[in-house]
Order: sequence, then C-alpha cells, then structure tokens
Amino acid sequence: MRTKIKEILNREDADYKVNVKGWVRSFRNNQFIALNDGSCLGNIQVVIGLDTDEKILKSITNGASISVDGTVIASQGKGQRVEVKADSITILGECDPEKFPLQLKNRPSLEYLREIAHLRFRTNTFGAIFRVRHTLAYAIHKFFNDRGFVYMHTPIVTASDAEGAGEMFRVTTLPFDKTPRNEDGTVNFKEDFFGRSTNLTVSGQLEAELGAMAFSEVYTFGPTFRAENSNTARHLAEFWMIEPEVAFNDIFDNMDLAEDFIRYIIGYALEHNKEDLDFLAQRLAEEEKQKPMNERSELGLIEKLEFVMNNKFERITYTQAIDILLDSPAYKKKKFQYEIKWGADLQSEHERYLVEKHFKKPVIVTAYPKDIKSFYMRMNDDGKTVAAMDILAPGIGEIVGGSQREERLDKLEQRMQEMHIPTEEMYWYLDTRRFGTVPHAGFGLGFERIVLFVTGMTNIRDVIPFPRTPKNAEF
RNA sequence: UCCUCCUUAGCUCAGUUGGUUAGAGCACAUGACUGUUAAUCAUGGGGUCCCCCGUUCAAGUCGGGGAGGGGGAGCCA
Repeated sequence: MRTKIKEILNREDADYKVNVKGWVRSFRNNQFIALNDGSCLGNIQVVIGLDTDEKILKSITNGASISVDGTVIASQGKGQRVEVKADSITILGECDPEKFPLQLKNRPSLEYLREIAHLRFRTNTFGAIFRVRHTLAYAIHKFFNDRGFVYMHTPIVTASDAEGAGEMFRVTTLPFDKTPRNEDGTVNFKEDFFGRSTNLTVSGQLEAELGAMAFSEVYTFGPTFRAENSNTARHLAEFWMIEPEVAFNDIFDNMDLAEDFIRYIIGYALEHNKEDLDFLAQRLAEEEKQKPMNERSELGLIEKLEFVMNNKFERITYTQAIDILLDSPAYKKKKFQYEIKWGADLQSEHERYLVEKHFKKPVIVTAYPKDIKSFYMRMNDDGKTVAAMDILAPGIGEIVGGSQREERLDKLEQRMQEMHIPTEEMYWYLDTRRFGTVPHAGFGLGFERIVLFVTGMTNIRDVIPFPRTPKNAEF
C-alpha cells in the first residue's frame, strides 16, 4: 500500500515501514534521491544503500519513476526532518536523461516550460499553481453549496449569440467543400447537425437566469469560448467562468455576494495551500528583485491576499471614477493616452490608476453609461446609466463583470430593439419576464484571472494546464 | 489586429567596428568521491547562429521579407 509523501512529511513520528512511489527530482552522490509524487510541494529524501545493483543505480535519473519500500527514519543529515531508508527499490519507468526536456537545475523559463506543457506539472512552480487552481475550484463549489446555490450545467453548444460577448467559434458538421447553399447563396444551416447555426458558448448567463427563476440561486462553473484575436497575458480562447445568478437580489446584494465570494476563496486557498502559496510568494519576490525600484509592488503575495481578505473593496460609481481621474495628478500631467470623458469606457490605464495608485485596493465601479454596457442590464432611474458593476483588481484589471438584470419586460424589449437584438429568437429569455418576473442579479468571474491573482503569476497561459490562444492549440 | 523588443549548444545567456577554427555556466557522458541538499572535482561529446532573399572580397553581426515568442494596447472575463 502506497503512502503519499504529503502524509509522511505531515506526520510527526518516525520509524515505520512505508512504500512510496513517485518521480525522481534529483539524485545526489549515488545515494540520495529527492522523490516527488505531486501530493505536495515537498520531496521526500530516499537514501539507498551503497550496495545497490548497478543496473538500478544507472536508471535512477531525473524524471524516472520509482517505487521504494523502506523505513521512515529521522534524517541523519541536515535539511529534512525524516527520510526513507530504502530496503528495496524498483524502477517503474526509465527516463533517458539525454532526451528528457525538463532540466530542473537550469531554472527553465516560463516561456520554455509553456512549450513542454505536458511535462511542466513536474516543476515546483507549476505543481504549486495547479494545486492552488484545484483548491480554488473546490472552494468555489463549497462556497455556493454552503449557501444553498444549485450548480447548473448550462450548454456548451448554443444557438444564441445574443449577448454579443465576443466572436464565437462555429460548431458544424457541414463539409467545407460543397457546403449546402440557399438560393441566395448563404449557407443552408437546415442541413447542419442541429438544423441551425450553432456556436460554442460565450457565457452561461442567459441560461443561468432561467434557472434562477426557479431555484432562486444558481451558479455555473464551466468552460467558455471566445474567438477574439486577443494576444495578451490576460485572455484565452478557452477559459473557465463562474456565473452566479440570484433571484430577488439587487445590485448591492450582488456586490456583497461578489465580495464575500472572492474573500472566501482566497481565504480557503490561504488555509489549505499555504505551503504552495509561500513557494509562489518567494518566487514572485525573487522576480520582483529583478525589477527597478519604482515598479516593485509594495506588498508580497501573502500580504496582498491577506489585505484583500481583511479590507472592504472600494465602491464608486462610474461618474465618481471619471471625476477622480479628471482630478488626478496623472491627468493634469497628461500621463493618460486615452481621453477621459463621461460616456467613454474606462481604459486599462484608467482602471490601473484607480486600483493601483488612487485606492490601492480592489475597486467596484457601478452605474455605467447604458451605451457601453449590455442590453440585459437594468436601467437606472436617471435613464442614462445601468445597474452594472465591474470589480477591478490590482495587477489584473477587470476580474468580475456583473449587473442587476432588467426584469421589466417593456424596458427590456425597448433596449433590445435599440441594440438590434432579435426579440423573436430570444422568446425563451423574454418568457422569464412574462411569467413571474422578479428582480435578480448576477456576475461573471473569469476563473483563470482569480488564479492569476492568487498565485501571483502574470501570464494567464501559466495558470491553465493547456492554454488555447490564437494560433496555439498544442496538446 | 496594432506598437515594441527578442530568436546563438538540451536549458539560461555572452559574442567588441562586418574579419581566422562561434564561447561560458548548467545539463548530459565517463571517471573520482561517498551524509548529499542547485553536492563537489577532473575529462569529454554536443551548433541549420530561426527561415528566405539581398549588400559585401567576407554576414551570428548590416538591409528587406517571413515564422515563432515576450511585453504593452484594443476587444473582454
């Protein structure tokens, strides 16, 4: 029976028999194996006898998988509390060191590791990142489950492109050559698998709203697809999104929920992945040292996470945000590239200023002008703004986008017409407003962006196992 | 998609004004050592200087085009 390395390292005693299995991280002095099984960041040191068979000795190379029967004893060397004194050792899978592309001692760059994403899990950094990613995913389900939310699976393949959240990937079984055409030359989707044009989902929100009209509180947590040609460290073509939707909530309840939610999952990761986060914090600190003084962040990773947990997010309206920006030293010194005026969307540089320079904490911006937001957002009484909210996080930018939804049928239909959204095709969505409509609100949170924030990583391609980006779908 | 920077050994990088046989550290191989902790020491093998075209007596180095990657921007989560 295999004992996990995490269990051995967590125990306080010694002098017991174990079997450990894992992958060799280093082999020193023909005697000391650093063995890792992914259960935790740390390795167990396996000490093998000087009489070990030559053939086995040759096969203990970096990356090889082995099984060891032995005894956990108090370490005779410094650097670890316990070690496994091997009685017998079996090579499970050899690893030719000349061909193995992962050389840990060379501190390979993140860019290089991205090219060997199938092997990068075996590094400390990516081991830590993906254990934290797992913990955050679990914490998300736990948060909502503990509050009585129903986890709702919204469709991956959808016919609706009404939200206009972005370019969509087409789903089809039609042949590229000899595509069936209508008389006017357009593609005849009646011949397609679903008998209509279909795409990969860009959001589960509209369907989640349908669920909220029955269960009161629901959430989705699934893959989402955007065919935007976005080449940034913050965008993926395939990413995971969390979208809670709550009946009877207004925009203020929505803000409270989002804030509680973010605090909870950060706290859960701090509590359950401290070792991994400490490692990532140290990694980040070393990276910061390379930067010039004025670009370094004031807080370390752990301090940043604790700060977010312990401080209320700043809440301002879009109009107040514009006033702050117009009144800022940066504006007066003409530091902003883009124009600041009421009615224009906030640019990255503006968001960064508000979050990183002015407030130095996460900021929730509400009441955006209706013309820069989606059709389903609830019109405020001023007739100019909608009940939208964006949460802006330091270093990441927009991490949450949400709103109170327009529950009044006439107002919703009016907005859809103004924005040229076909109301007939959306009958199922409008039915919620026809049959027992209630005020409700929800938001979307990009999972990889919160993983970025918690791990302190800076490129989104490093926090999803196999990133899908323009011109890149390896593995 | 736009701006900008980069691409030299398996990895990380140096390479002077365009000039002889392109270097280092690590990795790897062989040997030594055997309580190591990024082990150490000695020896050794390893190159399509991203690709194509051009300038030149001569190109890793200069020019043009292309590909891939990084950072920033737009779109957004």
